[in-house]
Amino acid sequence: MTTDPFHGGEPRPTLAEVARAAGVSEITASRALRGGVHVARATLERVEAAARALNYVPNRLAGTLAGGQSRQVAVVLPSLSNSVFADVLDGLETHLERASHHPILGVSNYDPQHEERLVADLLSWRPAGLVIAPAASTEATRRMLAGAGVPVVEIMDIDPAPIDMSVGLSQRAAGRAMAHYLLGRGYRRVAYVGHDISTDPRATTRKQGLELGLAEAEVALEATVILPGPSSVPLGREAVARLLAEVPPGGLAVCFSNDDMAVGAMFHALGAGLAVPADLALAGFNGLAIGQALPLPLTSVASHRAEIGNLAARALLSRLEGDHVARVQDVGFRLIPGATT
Amino acid sequence: MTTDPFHGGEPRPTLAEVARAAGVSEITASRALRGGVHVARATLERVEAAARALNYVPNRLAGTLAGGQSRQVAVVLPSLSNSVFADVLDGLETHLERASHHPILGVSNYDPQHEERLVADLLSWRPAGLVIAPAASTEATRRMLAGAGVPVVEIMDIDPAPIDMSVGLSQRAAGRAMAHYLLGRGYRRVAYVGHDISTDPRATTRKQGLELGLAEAEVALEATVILPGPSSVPLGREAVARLLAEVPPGGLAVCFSNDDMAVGAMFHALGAGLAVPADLALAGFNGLAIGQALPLPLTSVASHRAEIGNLAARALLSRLEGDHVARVQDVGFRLIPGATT
DNA sequence: GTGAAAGCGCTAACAT
DNA sequence: ATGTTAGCGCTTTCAC
Repeated sequence: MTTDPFHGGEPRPTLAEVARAAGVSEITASRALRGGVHVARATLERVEAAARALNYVPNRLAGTLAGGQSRQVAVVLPSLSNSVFADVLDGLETHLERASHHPILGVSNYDPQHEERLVADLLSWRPAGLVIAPAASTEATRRMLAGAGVPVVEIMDIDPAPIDMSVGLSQRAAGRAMAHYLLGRGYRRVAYVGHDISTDPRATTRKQGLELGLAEAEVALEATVILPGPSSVPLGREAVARLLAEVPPGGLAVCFSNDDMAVGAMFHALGAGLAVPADLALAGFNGLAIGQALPLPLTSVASHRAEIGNLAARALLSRLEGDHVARVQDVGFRLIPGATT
Repeated sequence: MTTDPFHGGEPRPTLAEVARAAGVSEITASRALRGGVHVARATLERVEAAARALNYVPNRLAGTLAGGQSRQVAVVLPSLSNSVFADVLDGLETHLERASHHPILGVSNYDPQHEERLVADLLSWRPAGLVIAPAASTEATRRMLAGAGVPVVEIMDIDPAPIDMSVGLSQRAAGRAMAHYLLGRGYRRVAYVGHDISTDPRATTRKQGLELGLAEAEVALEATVILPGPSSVPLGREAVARLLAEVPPGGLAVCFSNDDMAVGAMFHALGAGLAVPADLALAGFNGLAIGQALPLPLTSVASHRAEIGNLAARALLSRLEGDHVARVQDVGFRLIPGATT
């Protein structure tokens, strides 16, 4: 009969107990433990010793409620299975942590209603700020964000007007750049293959940019295959097989919604004995490591994901310091001409 | 001269204002907004209307401090660039959210000191519980976890004795199973290729299991190549190139620290014209989608990552409900015999 | 440099 | 079914 590990044991010591142990008032203990300005050297050391002895862990709920800035930052992402957002989160977390801030996470799964609930929930923790890679946000969500009373950073796409600040790249320009690149390489037959982008605003914008760029040379997409479900390597593999059942290869360039999908297509080509790029040219998006490690490096667009995370965190923290921060920060993109086109 | 979006505007309405607007006392408003047990139907509706009209968002810091259970769960992961942990986090978040709980995230980068700071920081938010995929944790970290006063779930490996609960698989058994499989396929020449596992306790344990299993047939690793840095596709590609500079191919089976590394090796083989598995047999770990989408499906060990996240969340939540929960939950693993061995 | 008083916004406990 | 009182653990005044 063992004690429940989390029910047994002493209750956590409070600041009052630390203060008593150190023979000072609560407020002096408080000051000592937060940098110790306006505290005598000797007092500071006594308080620190007492805290250590008691294994004191401050209660930040109380601290924040009493007037401090929260050191939590709400982060709302549409997905984690897409490594792009894992990278962004990684960059965010790293940078926040350096300032002793921590992300509270919500994943919307590209569902606007879900996102709305999430934002409301996370805001109830009174975070110091909020970072969001929006799904197709509802009006209510936008209102909450606008009235949040804390800095809000929208990330990934800088095309829409920001509610407060935005950090990312022009998804439209990225799509257009890919069109120009393919046209420049002489391709006139272009198809699009994607996951279900109806709920993914950035993939949608990229596709529009692509079609825009093609239209400037009076080229239209020859075919479009869109499969339901989140993007993945297997999905790309399946989708390109479907495409090739519709249109013949040979000087055909296929743009994918992202690199995962394109890598799947590459695997299909290897398995089906199709020559890349002669029979089938492939272009992805994001510039993931895996695409670059293929025997034929994948043509793609590098999207500086970690930098977006870093910059978003920095923008947020700077604003909290009272500094002026640009409303829109464009991290740009870089077209990676690979061997698959 | 615009107003700072997060400084301007009214201060957020409090429960007291909602109560006043609805013409009831604070506590009645509180009860109404939390399910409305012991509240008259009419009262409930008035309070709800007032809250909506005022755009009321409850302050959970205050709520939790006053006596509620926190609905935050601390999550400490060693990495996010490894998709395994992104999957676990995804599973965790999904399940926590269904119970209106949210993860506060910390990433340790496999650094024990960093992990220690992280645990202390996260605990100061008085989370309802903590989930951790441990790095090589320090004694101090273990003490903090043991004395946290809330449920703690250690995930991924169930071999070490849990501080409180653990959910995962036996990494040692998984390594051993791979050894037996390769021996069963007739391989007698086996090499190991990994990222720097000195800080990755689970990869280390898997390698031990592998060597253990091989030793049972009196086979020893013929070579070991370990490259610094986190595991990745490009790193695997480079590492296997180094290996082949040391030992000749031909009936050689190579075990990788995980699938990313193995996929890199596959790409190397494709580029170098090596026949897989005749010249070079490849085995990974985790059973990632990408390995299974290769033209030759990768031999690997499926590790049920999302399930680990789900189960960890469920274990935590059940414990919070007061239910009895098994200290150790083994989700097992499944050897995937691919075409690369 | 230190302390006393007041209160952050909410909920448990005990009324009624 | 509703209200009153008392605090959660801390920090912000304002005093000395």
